[in-house]
Amino acid sequence: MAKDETPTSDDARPWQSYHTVYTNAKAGMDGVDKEKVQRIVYEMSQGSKYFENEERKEAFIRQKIENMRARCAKLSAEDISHFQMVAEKRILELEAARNLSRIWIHVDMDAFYAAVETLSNPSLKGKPMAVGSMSMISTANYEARKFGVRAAMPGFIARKLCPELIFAPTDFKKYNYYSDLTRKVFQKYDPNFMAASLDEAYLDVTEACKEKGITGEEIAEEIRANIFEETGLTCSAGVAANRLLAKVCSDINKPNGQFVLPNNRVAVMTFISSLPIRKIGGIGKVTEHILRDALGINTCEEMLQKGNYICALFSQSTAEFFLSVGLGLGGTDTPEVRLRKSISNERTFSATGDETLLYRKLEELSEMLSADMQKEGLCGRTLTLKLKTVAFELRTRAVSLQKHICSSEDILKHASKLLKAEFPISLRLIGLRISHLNIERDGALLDPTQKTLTNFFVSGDTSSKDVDGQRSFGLDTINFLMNNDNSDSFIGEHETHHTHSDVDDNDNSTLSSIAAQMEKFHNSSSDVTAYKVEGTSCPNSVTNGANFLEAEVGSSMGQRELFLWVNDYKCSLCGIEMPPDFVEERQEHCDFHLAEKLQKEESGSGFRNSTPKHRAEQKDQISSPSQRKKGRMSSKEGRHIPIDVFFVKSNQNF
DNA sequence: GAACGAGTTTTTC
DNA sequence: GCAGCGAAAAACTCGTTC
Repeated sequence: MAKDETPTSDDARPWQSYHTVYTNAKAGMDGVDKEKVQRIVYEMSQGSKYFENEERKEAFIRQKIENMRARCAKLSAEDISHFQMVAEKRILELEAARNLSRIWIHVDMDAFYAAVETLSNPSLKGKPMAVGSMSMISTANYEARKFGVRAAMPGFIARKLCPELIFAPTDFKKYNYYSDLTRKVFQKYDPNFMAASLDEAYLDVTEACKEKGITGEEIAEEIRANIFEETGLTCSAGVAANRLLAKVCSDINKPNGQFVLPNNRVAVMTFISSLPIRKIGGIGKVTEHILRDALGINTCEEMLQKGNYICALFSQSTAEFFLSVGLGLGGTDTPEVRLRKSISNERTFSATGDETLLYRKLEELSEMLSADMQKEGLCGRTLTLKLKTVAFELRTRAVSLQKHICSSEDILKHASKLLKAEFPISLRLIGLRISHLNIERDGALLDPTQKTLTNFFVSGDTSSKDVDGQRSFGLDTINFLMNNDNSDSFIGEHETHHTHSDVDDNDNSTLSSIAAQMEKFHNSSSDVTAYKVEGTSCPNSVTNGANFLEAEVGSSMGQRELFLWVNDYKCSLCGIEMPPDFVEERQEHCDFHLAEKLQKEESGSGFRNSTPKHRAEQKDQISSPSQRKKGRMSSKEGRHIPIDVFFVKSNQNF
């Protein structure tokens, strides 16, 4: 169809209603003929199974939107007035918490993968190129973006848009190398910088500015110059009072540029007022669609104007996020170390229903996942099988195990069971994910048989041993001991039960120190015996508890009950009597008290496993329920705002 | 009501 | 010449159990 024709409906230009992500404004795509891109994407997709599935998803979202509109229409004047008050109150509270004292920089490498490829192959310079394959593109350089080619676009569509497009295969070894170089630069300006991905990072340069006596703008220039010097690559930067704004700012003068948003309220509000909501990290295609079509919200400012409807329709946490966006608020703290929650892999292949072939795929994935886990020293307890059918429908099937696993044999064994239950099925993708991870901070592999507290309650199994086949003290044990400041008691070896939260803040030196103190205590004599389970030697022997107070491990010092076998016979905590030769029973009994204690701790103080620094941070975060929520959100820079919450109420109507 | 498991959805590059 | 749309992580829901 000629460009100057003026059709009157979607029937004439059906691609207009096909919502792809490819027309979303991205750096370097300002001059792109979006309609042309949309038409080509539509034409190449139309009639495919993928397309049909996209239409199904789209229809579902439209249904949700209709539902929300209906609910809006049903709101009485009283309701609207009520929610207006709720919104105003919340806005005032958020406003009161505004922090303009920090200077954050978001650094984003320009077309990173493509730039690295060009660096190693200068003949690519000036030519449209993309990193990826015919099925999917990871990133495209700026020459390619002029044609509408962009990340997450299938290669065959990209080639249609730009027949001259050169493809380079992904090479993560190279990208990691250059990423490390950039991180060394970041480190100089903020030792606690937050890496968002290989090519992005957030830096709190407040202190660096003070030390150097220069502005955020000057620091950003310095960082960018340093990165170029170290890598030969350009990057862009955004400077603002919080991470959310800094991220938006870094995109403004891309590539090889920067934008500074002054740390004052007027500047922030002016900046945010006309900003399209899609520019905000965490607001994606679906959220944009819903806010626009259900509430007529297109800009951040409108989040505030429609605050009453936002409060009426969305869950509290989502409403709060949207109102924060309207105020230009974002994370200003340096979040505590975030440990990963899951690890996964998935592979797409030519659709098949051949069971032997599918099992083989599963075997490959199990081996890959196991290798990845062992590289990072992870074990997990929940295995999730992800399947994508020939019709692009997604299914997940999960199983939670009694033990943590990491071997490919274990993964395959359980994954096979899950897959078997789905046969007959024709698939184009299989994925495996392990969650409920058991993480040790120094990266060493934990004993895969060590169990979580939950497992303990479920199974009562006490058979775990360390890699040397010896029983060992886990960090839960240490925490337990920390919490029992009992200089007179003697505590022997016992079963270990780990939960990842229990190990959060124990570093090597701390643990060594604790172990040394335990050793000392172990060597001191006592007339009572506790936790006598097996007579194997252990490097983490128990030491005098008095010194534990000095250790940098979180503990609730208020609780100092004694746990021991009085006269080697009677439990000091509950009075139950158990002869010394009831080894297994005593083990289970000890574990019960340990678990009970840990559970109390878990539900009680949040400071249990924190270093003093983290305790202080956590204290700030938990000062109110709303702040708790905010803290959690800020730790991710609001990057991920699941849409589920939109439907908290509306779901009930389906 | 808290905790947990299973499943789904969203976002990002 | 033809067909053809990824991978990883997290957050949140609902339902169940205790």
